Amino acid sequence: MAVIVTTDYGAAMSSASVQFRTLKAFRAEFDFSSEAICSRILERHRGTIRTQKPHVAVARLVRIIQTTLALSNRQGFHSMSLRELATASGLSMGALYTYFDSKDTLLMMILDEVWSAVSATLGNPPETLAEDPVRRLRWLLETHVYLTETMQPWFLFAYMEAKAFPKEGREKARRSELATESLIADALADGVRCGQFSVANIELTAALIKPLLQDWYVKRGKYHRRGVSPEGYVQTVISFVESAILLRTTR
Amino acid sequence: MAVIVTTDYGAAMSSASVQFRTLKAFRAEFDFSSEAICSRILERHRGTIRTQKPHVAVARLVRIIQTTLALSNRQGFHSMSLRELATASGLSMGALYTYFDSKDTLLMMILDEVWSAVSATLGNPPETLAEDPVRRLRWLLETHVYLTETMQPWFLFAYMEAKAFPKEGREKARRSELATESLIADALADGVRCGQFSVANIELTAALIKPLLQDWYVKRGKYHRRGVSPEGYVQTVISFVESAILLRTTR
DNA sequence: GTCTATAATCCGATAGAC
DNA sequence: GTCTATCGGATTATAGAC
Repeated sequence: MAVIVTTDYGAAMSSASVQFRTLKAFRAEFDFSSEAICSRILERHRGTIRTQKPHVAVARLVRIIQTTLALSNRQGFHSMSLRELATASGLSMGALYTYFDSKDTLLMMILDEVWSAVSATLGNPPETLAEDPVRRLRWLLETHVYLTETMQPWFLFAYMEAKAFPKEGREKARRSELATESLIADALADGVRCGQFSVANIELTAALIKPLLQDWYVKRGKYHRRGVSPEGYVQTVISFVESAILLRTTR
Repeated sequence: MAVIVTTDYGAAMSSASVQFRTLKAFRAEFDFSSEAICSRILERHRGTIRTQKPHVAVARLVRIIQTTLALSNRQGFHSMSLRELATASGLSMGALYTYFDSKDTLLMMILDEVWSAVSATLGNPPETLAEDPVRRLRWLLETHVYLTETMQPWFLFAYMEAKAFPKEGREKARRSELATESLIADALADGVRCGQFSVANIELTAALIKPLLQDWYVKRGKYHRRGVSPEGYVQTVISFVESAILLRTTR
């Protein structure tokens, strides 16, 4: 007798599916608004930023960096001139230089916040998930999507400019990327140990899951145009991945 | 009684797996050597290339374009100066301008060949696969991997510089990308019609398969470092995808 | 056909007025 | 603190010698 086993991962997108955390819940837990990030930048670079009043400095930083991300993500950071940045952000060339001492410093200001955000979120999974690889993997995937949704221009910037980093930055980028893959690989390995996953090559599988997460912020327009919500994407990816690795039993 | 169904897609990487086409077979069918591509470039740009002897022109083009790809993929096309290109390729600034009339023309020379290669290969699936969606999907995935393996620097270049295209180029890039996704979506739709696939959202699934294919040439070092061969990657991706969408029966 | 030398422009960064 | 004006250097592209 033949037992039909459908792999209808799309079903996870229906209302009958498992309930995941929402983007709203993520944002209630973490504040990654431009203002919050830019005040962290101000703290980190108090030495080089010459403006004294914090609220003025933060407001200017928000304008400068939002404009930088917008222009760079359209044409590349290197081909964005500081003249363009000045006029588009409504400041003068001279004013820009009270917030950074070189174009490379502006680059690193942005990148440092991206890596810091990754380790602040993905690096701290709830302890309650330590013994539950399936839910920990789900938590990793959803947290990654929600984080990159909230800071989309920042992550796209880091992804596209990665190759042009001034050497020390390139090394940091590689380590950050490998750290994320390791977190995924650890969850996979734990799942195999618990008898919940069936994965032949753990490293390679983790390496394949990564581009699924990156596509959300790299090709964001593609999904936005098709009306895919962050929550919908999370469920699609989780179902796609689980259908490939979950050890299933039929009744 | 419980019937265990493992989704051991990694098994496809063992010697007992289905036999796919090899990279060698692909290269026997299509000639995408630098020389072959550059003679097509010469034909296409006879108007602007001032060198008369074809074999001299092709040899120079190969040097110019290979150097352009190497430098651009490390630091970005825009930040590669024509002086750098001249010294690295062993030509003078003036000599470069006998092969293109502006830096943007050099950009478009490369991009046109990438898109032309995509439609010449993926656009012509064997007729024998018209009625076999499963094998047609496999053919699409493996052909994509083998093509991008053969022209890796070209595809990486097109991927990274896509955002900076001089407007008309950006539109072509979008159309080429959508065309590839449509080919995948068509195979998925046919498979659903034949009762071989179970896919809830065909467009979204095709959109998710794309980054799996792109990762092969975008993050090539990652896989090379881990000793993954093109054939191994093909089998991994095919198994990963099929385990997610195949309607399976157990004995 | 290829080279050297140079034109015209634009870049990042700074000095000094206010 | 911000602006205007400007510096030295690098860029794309071209002209003219060979």
